[in-house]
Amino acid sequence: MIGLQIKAMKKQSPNETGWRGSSEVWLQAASEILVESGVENVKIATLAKRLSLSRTSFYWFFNDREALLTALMQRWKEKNTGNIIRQSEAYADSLAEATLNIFDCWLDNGLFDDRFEFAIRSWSLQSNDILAEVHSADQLRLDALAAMFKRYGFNDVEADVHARTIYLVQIGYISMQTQESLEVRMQRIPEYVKTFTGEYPELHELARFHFRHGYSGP
Amino acid sequence: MIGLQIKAMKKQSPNETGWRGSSEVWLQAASEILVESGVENVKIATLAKRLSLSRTSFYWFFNDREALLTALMQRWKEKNTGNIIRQSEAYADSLAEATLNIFDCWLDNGLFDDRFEFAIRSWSLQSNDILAEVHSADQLRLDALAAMFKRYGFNDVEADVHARTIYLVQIGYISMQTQESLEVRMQRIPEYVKTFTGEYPELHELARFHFRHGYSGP
DNA sequence: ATAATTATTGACACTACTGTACATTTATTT
DNA sequence: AAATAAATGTACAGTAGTGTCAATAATTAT
Repeated sequence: MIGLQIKAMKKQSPNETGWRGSSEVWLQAASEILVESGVENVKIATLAKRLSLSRTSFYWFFNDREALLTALMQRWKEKNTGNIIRQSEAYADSLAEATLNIFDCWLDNGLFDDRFEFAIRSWSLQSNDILAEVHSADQLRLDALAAMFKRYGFNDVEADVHARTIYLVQIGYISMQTQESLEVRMQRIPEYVKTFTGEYPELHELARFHFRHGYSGP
Repeated sequence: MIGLQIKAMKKQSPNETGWRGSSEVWLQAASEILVESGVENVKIATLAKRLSLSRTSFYWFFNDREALLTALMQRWKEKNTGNIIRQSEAYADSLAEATLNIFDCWLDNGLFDDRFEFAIRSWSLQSNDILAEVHSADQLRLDALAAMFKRYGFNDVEADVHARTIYLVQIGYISMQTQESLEVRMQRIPEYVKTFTGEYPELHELARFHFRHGYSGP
């Protein structure tokens, strides 16, 4: 009985140990605040309050606030850019399907975290180090997308502009911080595919896309 | 001789008076800092230093920091949204030309200040009031653009998606904070027009566009 | 030239953070 | 159950910002 309880507690906390704090816990809280209200609100006092931990306890896990922010940046790099590139290289029978593979990122928070993305980009206004990271990520992503269009016969300028269009529309969306239902977003998908590639997706391609995202609309 | 000097001083300062400070001067400095490094760096001490004025002198013109930020917000509203709407309603012989009219905003800082735009959007992560203003501006702009596409025979969904594409690509650009030469940007223009509207611009339309922006390339 | 108005200033009090030192408590290992 | 390692908390010092006030100076009006 006691054993069971201990196991349950273990599962609740992200720690494997019985300690309440850990660098992961602080990092997670920091990440939440970052996304909700920007870096300047990632304050150790606020995190401590949220975690019901002592403020100074933070310093056992991180040297200082700066170290926490660095870890946060690292987290973003690992997640968002990698998946766009992977999706741009995924198997596809047509350009429309390849485009839908990219769209997966925008609909699946596990592949691409748009609020995190926005928070990082806002941060980049204040810090040249962050700005450099953002620029480097943009370049990697745009290159991967342009390569995709080239595989479907686009020339350099066409591939560049189409890569930019598909990417920037999404970055723009993120910057708008809109919250729209899956249905509303799904209704625009075919038209976006047409605009970005020149061709509408096939019905079966669309059906596969809907299925992946648990959408059962028209 | 003395009279001349006084006149010269008058011209230098945005004030008509002989005083060094004024609400405009503080607002201008605030606007510069906002654009360079974000709201959280709009600090009265920093502005004072930049203006070579005492920090406390600020309080003669504004009740508090909050009042300054409100004025800053007001400034943005007046500038950026108005001009997009105006450009969307400008005379055009074709959809391609209408699109180029919109592009004027992205190339002419007098019509649309992209760094200001980015700073405001970053700010909106920290403040729900600002977010509401941004959302309202986005809506107005998107509506104006959709209306433009409808005038050229697009149906509702098509106009909506095309309005979003043309607008969001630009918002995305702003979010990338890239600094590219006029030449590099001009080279992509025809391809963008094609992507956004389905048709390349006529040579004379492009020539007119180049002329407006002082570009004398190929 | 002088009074009235408008602007500018330094000294002060206050608040909200960051980070350090050290004692204490809690978990893990032996 | 003792020893050790990990984590926490209290108290303190420092810094950077906001905003108030009364004194003073510069400008403008009479």
